[in-house]
Amino acid sequence: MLLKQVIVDAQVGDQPLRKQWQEEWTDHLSGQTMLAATRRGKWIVIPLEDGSRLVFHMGMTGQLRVLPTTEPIESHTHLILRLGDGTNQLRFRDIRRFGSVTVYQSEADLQSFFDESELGPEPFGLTPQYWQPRLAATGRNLKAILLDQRVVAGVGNIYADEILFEAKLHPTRPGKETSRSQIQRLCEAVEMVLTRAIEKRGSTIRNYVGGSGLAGGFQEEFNVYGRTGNPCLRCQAKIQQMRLAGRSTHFCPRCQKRKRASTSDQAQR
DNA sequence: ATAGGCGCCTGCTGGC
DNA sequence: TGCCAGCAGGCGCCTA
Repeated sequence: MLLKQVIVDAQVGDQPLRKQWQEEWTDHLSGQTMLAATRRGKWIVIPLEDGSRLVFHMGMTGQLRVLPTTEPIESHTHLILRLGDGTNQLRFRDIRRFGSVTVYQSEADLQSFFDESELGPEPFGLTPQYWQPRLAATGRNLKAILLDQRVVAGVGNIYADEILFEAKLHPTRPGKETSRSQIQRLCEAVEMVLTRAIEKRGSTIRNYVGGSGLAGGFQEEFNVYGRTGNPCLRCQAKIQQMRLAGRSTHFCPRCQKRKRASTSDQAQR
């Protein structure tokens, strides 16, 4: 839908997002062709034909949608790009304004931004060899580690909880107390959960929709997130909730053991 | 250096 | 029935 589309012009809303819109971006975007839609961590990257990059972050409530020009403009719409097909617009809407829109002049500029924020690797194809030293080096708990975009890019609160359930690891377990077999499970769970979530087009809690307006479906497969007090689908124990790393954290007290691994099962130093 | 805590922002929910 | 505190969380910033 977006591929090879020309941006006719850009219309920007009044309310500020996380990153301030630069006036020159409005002119810059006019006439540019969007070459693709890619992703890096939680950032959506649209390369433009002159080498610049249009970059979105959805924050909590961001929606990036292609809609017919005739569709009424909803409240909290912050950017409208008229498209060259004459009938559609790319619209960015974000109720809570935790999201952002940025234009980088080149791929190198975008890379500099990622470098400065120390953005970690993509969550796919990581090996236990990647995880082991990073876990062994810190006493931080696994929940905080998974949420840290410097360690791995793209994991948010929902998926951190689901990953830890899948890996049968307690969210409060310190990174350095993670055994070799536990690291293996964590490694597999990250890839498993995120792959499945993408297949299901993400998670719709209240009203999230994807680019084509479809709701996600992964929320139907939640094992722990939002299931506080309900029976674990694996062992029937009551799912518990706690505050961790400043976020609500959901886990099964029976499937996700808190106790330290036996000495013989410790990660190698 | 590291980690914890807070504020931003809006809409929904539950308790009184 | 209406009101309002509490909660949801990605991330930048501040502090200890």
